[in-house]
Amino acid sequence: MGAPKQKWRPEEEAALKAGVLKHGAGKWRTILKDPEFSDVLHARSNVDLKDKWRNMSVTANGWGSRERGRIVLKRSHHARKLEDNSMALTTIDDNDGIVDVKPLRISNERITTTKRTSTRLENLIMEAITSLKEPTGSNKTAIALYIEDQYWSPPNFKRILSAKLKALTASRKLIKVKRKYRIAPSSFPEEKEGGASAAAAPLPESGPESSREKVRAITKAQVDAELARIRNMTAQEAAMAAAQAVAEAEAAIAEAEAAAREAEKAEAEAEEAQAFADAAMLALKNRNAAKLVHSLPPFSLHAQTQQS
DNA sequence: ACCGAGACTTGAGATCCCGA
DNA sequence: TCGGGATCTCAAGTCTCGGT
Repeated sequence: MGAPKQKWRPEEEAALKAGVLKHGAGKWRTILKDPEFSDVLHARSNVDLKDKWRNMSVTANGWGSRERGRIVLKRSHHARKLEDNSMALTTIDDNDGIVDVKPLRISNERITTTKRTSTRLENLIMEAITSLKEPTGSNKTAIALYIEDQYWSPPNFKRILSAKLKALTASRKLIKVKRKYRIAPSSFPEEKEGGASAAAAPLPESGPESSREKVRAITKAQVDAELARIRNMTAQEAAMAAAQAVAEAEAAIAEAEAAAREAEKAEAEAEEAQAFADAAMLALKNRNAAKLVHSLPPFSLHAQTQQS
């Protein structure tokens, strides 16, 4: 492109909003000529205004900017991963009828071929752990064997699996206790095309009131109201709303961090409990062995020590 | 084997441009 | 003025490589 990109400044956006409010969308040249806005928008053409308004409208409709996507993800560990771009945002009208299905793109759910492979492996790991049904979790070898047995594995599969298990543990989708991996309660399987992990960990919530549904199902009335509200904002109101959104996001991040600390604490306690149980088992075994030794006739004990 | 740094890749969003 | 395509920018993920 010939001209360098000129990013829109907040005051330009505010002027555009105010101009649309005053003259209506589509009256781009009129807005540009209006002395009230021409100072701020002197560097913009009518087409620029049109493009920006289009972009802002898309953002306001919910499948928008990177920042929004990022905040959404930070706000909820339950943010759904998308397996492909076809995931739909279903808007529901007041009669509960589906009126529109649009592609929803969440920016931080970056869908790449490599990531798709990675996501599939994640699903397979979840499936393996679920299918193995080991009460204390499954170790890496068992998981690898299951996947190799049920599916297919590349030559460097062990290495890939190790890395993935580590990543999943770090992201708290899995809990690692004594080299065994369990699915974290807060983790749930991704929506996927093949359904290989359909039998993976149970969903933390189910039914129409789940948070997942709340995220995805937005009524048309809500969308319209939100859009109208945004369009009618003055520059000051827009600035205040932005500040509030930032504050909300920060609060949500703090909440998530607190939850992560809780999880770490719980994990440590689980490990401690496991260690205690192991020690108790060992003590019990030793006691039983001692009892057995004492119950043996002296010559048998002698024979045993001779043998050993 | 593990870790960290830097290069590379990828796709979504933002902006520019053109033809109807 | 509008719709849609082209291009650029950015952020996040992956890969590679050298050091420990």
